[in-house]
Amino acid sequence: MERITKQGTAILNAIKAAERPLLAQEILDAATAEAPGMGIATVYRNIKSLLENGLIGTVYLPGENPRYETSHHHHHHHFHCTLCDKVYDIHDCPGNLQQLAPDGFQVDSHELTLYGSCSSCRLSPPPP
Amino acid sequence: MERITKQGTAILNAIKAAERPLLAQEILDAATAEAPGMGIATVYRNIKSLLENGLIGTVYLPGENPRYETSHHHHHHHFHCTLCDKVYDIHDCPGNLQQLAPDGFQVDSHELTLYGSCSSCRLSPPPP
DNA sequence: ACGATAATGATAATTCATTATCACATAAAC
DNA sequence: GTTTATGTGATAATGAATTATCATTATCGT
Repeated sequence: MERITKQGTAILNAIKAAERPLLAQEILDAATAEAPGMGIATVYRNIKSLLENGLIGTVYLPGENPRYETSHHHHHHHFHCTLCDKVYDIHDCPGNLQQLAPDGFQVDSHELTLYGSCSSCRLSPPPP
Repeated sequence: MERITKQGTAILNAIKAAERPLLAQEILDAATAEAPGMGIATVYRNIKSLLENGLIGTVYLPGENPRYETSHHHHHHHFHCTLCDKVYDIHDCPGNLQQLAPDGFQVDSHELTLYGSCSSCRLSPPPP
C-alpha cells in the first residue's frame, strides 16, 4: 500500500470519522459512501496495511468478530449497545483489579465490556 | 440425548470436574481419559444437548472460541492465564459500572476478563 | 436376550470470515 | 503522455470451527 487511492483514503477516513471500533463490513458500508463500488477484499487489504503501519488497532469483544479503530495509546474500554450493536469507546476505567483475583494469581491487565443502550437508542429505539 | 452413554457421562464429568470453562477440544481431551477413543463430533453433540437442557453455559472471551462450564446462576467473571491459557472463574466483581459510561448511556450488564499468571504458573512456569 | 432406535466414530460437508488469484484499472515516475 | 507496477474488483480458495451423514454400536424397554 504505497500508492494513494480513493478507496484507501475512504477507508481511513471512515475509520477516523467513526470514533468507535468498526467491523470490516461496517468499514465497507461507511467507505462506500465516499468511494462507490468498492469491494470487501479492498477493505481487508487496507485494514492489514493500516495495522502493519500502526495507524489502527484491533478490538476484540466477547463472541464478536474483530473491530478496528484508530490507534489510541491510552487504556480504554468499550460499550456495546444491545439495541443497535454499535460499540463505543469508554475512557473511564475501574482501575486496578488485582483485588478480584484469588491469592497467588497476578493480574497484569484486564478487558471490560459494558452492555446496555446507547444514548441515541434511548432517545429513539431502532426497530427490532 | 435421552440415553445414558459412557461418552456422555465422561463429557459431563469432565466439565464438572474442571470447575473452569473448557474449550471443546479441552473437553475432548479430558473426557477421553474416561472414555477412550471418543471423537470431537460426540463432544459437540453433547455440548449442544447440555446447553439445551441448561446444565452448562457458554463463556465467550475476547478473541477466543467459546468455552463451556456448568451453569452458575450467580454473576461472575474470568481470569485468563497468559502462560498456560487456562481460564478460571473469579467470583468477585467490581460492582455497578454505570458510572463509567457517558451521560445518556444505560449500563445493563458487563463482562470482565482479567489477564495475568495463575498461581500454578507462578510456582512453576510452563515451557514457552 | 431381543428388538427398536438413539448415540457414536469417522469423515464429508457446511459455514463464515478472511486471503489469494488474476485480469483490468490507475497511481506516479519518467 | 507513456510506462510500469501497484491497487482494485470479482470471485475462487483457504482455514478453522462446527454440523451433517451414515454405517455401526450400544442402550433400554419389553
